[in-house]
Amino acid sequence: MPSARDRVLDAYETLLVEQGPAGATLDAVAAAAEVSKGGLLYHFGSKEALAEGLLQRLRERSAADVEHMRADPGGAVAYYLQTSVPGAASPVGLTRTYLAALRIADGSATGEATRRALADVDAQGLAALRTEVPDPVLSWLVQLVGDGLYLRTLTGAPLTGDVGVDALVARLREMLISTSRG
Amino acid sequence: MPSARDRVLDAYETLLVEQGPAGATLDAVAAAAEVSKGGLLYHFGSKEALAEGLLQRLRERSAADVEHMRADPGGAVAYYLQTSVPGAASPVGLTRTYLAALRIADGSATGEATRRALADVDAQGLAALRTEVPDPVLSWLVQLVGDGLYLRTLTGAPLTGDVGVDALVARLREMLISTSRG
DNA sequence: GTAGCTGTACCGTCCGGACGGTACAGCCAT
DNA sequence: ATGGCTGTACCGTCCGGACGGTACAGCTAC
Repeated sequence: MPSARDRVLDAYETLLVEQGPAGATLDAVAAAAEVSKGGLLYHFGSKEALAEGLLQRLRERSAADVEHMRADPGGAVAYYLQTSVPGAASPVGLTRTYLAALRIADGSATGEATRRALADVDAQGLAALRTEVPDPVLSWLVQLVGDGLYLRTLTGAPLTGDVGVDALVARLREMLISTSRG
Repeated sequence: MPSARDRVLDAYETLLVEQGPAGATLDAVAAAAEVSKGGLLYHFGSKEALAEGLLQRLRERSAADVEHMRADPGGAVAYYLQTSVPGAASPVGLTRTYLAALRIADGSATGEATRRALADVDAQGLAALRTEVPDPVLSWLVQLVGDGLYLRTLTGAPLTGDVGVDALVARLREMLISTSRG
């Protein structure tokens, strides 16, 4: 059993992803984490502090994910795209945390901080991609494709058509090779 | 001055995009539309009916947008990507409505209907792209890039780096040509 | 005279947050 | 070794406020 604090963050993420901000009330989070409301507020003194805890986890996992990208034997591109596809979670759980944070990236004060944190994650990811794909246009393109896969996860829609991510990765790899040759 | 009904939907969209679902209260929507709360409830009998009105507008604008894609002299790909970039609204206002709908695509009952409507829009857009890009992998890739741009708009982040959408469209066009030749 | 609103007053519910209280583990001086 | 103190972890309850929604009495342009 993970610590209560981690269980609270897990439950917060789950509720944000599955029900949106409206469903992620303190009561609901506490119930899902099998913690009393008082216990939740012991760890996170307010809803804003809870969101800040999520952002902290996001930053930690982003740093860990970048390490995985650089170290992956299949390359950063394949790692990035494959961990962006719905259902396939990244080894450090970044995908889930990222999607949860997206749900609270609204116009509020915490939303502002959230958007900044998400922008940092994006920038770090792009930088990691550029070590494999130096061309700025191509690396950006790869990242946008991954982001598009994220968006599909956000809407909960299954992948369009019958084309898999593997085919996408393969095609992109061809492009990268032909570009580096040209 | 547009009709009160349209102004209400405009205000609803604006509040959803700029402040998220939490900011789009009936009171706030009525105030932003310069309509009394009673007047809002005259047109939309409940918050759910208001959301349904947004989805209806989404479907109408999606159909109109597909027409623009097919008719655009620059091609469907360029039209799709350029109307996906933050700031550049599509001529029929689909981008704004799409982003607003994304904000209410949560786990609720209306969220379910919203996700279905968004999936329909995506499917129609992909079908339109395929008239210009028959290759299923490539057309999907183009759509994912556009979706990635959408996501950037959602987080409110400026475009990463100093590479413009024009460069992206140009590069994609090269890929499409080289593929059709090969 | 009626469709299309405005404006106000109000209700029930739910949520965030504050608060007081409980259980218990560890530690340390005597 | 034990009594007392401290900090950690958590529980249960209550309150103020906001939100969705209802009801209704007007006004006014066509």
